[in-house]
Amino acid sequence: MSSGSDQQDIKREKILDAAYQRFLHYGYSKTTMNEIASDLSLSKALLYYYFPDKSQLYIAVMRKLAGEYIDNLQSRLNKFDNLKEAFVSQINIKHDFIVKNYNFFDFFRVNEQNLPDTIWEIITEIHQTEMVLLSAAIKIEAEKGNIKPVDNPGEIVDLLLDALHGVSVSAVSHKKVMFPQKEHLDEIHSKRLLLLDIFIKGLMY
Amino acid sequence: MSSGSDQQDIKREKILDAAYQRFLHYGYSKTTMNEIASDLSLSKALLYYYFPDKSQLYIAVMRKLAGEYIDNLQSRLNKFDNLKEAFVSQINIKHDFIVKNYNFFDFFRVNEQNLPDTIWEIITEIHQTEMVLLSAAIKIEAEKGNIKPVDNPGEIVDLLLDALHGVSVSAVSHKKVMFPQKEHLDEIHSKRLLLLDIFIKGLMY
DNA sequence: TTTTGATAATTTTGTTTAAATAGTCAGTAA
DNA sequence: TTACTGACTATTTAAACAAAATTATCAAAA
Repeated sequence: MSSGSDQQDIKREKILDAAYQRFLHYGYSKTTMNEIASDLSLSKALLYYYFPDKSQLYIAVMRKLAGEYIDNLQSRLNKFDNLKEAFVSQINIKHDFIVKNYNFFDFFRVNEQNLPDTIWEIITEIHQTEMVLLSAAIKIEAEKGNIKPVDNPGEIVDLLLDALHGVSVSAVSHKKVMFPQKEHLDEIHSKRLLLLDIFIKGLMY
Repeated sequence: MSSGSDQQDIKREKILDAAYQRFLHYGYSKTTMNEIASDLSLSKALLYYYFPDKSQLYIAVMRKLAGEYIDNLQSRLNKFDNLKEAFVSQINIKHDFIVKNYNFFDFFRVNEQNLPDTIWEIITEIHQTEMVLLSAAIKIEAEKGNIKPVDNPGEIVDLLLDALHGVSVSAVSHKKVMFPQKEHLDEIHSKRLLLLDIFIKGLMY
């Protein structure tokens, strides 16, 4: 898979870590390549030896975080006791992910309009993983007869994920945004759990 | 209430109509006060005799539209056969409202970040009307025993409205936005009806 | 192969100017 | 006194440019 040497991979990781810390604390645009380099006592030029440009570096960090998130989700949704528990796990894992990395995502707020395609691919990958895992959960529960039969589990999951996501975009509160404000995250989280509760009941007999 | 003469009110209305047409076809920033004035064969200065400034004129039109929307909603939700029908009405009326006035709202897209407080007040008024009417509907249905007892109808309506609104902000599709794109409105509309269907079932025995 | 200092290229920020548009006002007409 | 206007001023927008900050490259050294 990876074509470089072990040494190279180790250094690459170190750069990713340093970049992550900077991006997390100061955001994308307030982080300079020089700062990342000097955090590691390296020359800036070396960063360009390992990564083609700044945005690719950011994306590489993003990809790593997404991978961890996905692993997390898969191991947790590998088995579950009931449908609600499965969805609750998804909601919680995502909540923690957002809370932990909140400032890292300032890149999203800044570039709101046109995120690079690569970022969208990562978002899509996450979304598809969620779709696959949760659709499977619905299918299993439907087969067990724990909920009503479902024609198209994917459609239901898609709808629910949209609805859950929508809870963070309250139409009324001042200062809109694609991305929720940090202070609201916990409120959003509990609203989601309530929505899930009603939604799941709607799927049951 | 209104302090001007009838004549004044009539002219005011004419200005509002002309402004509405311009804003609807060309959007806020591509409409000049001169254009509105000459549509009516009046001097621009007269517009300032009736309205303090351009944004107040826009807001006055907005207020009028909101008033019509609210009247619409109230007369429709005055009585209903069952809970689902009530919510379907709300969804449909809002859908039509958005479709009809789509371009008028370009002001919202442009000023995305900081809409004037007055606009937020109008949005809030609409939201509160929806809350009151739909909460009442839930209360009535709960008392009739058609759905499970509900502690706090307002909370449920708020949640559902958020979720419905969220359907228009698909997290995955490229090109985010606070405001949905015109081509997606019908797809959003049917997703909402599906979400409503499941949600209502979740409220039933 | 990995690393760097020096340098080039690009982006961002700030400044100036001109044009377009918003907004004011003294005065006229009904 | 109320409704209205032409001529004026003030403000906003946009384009063009320069300076500063930052990204990105590259020839050469370790």
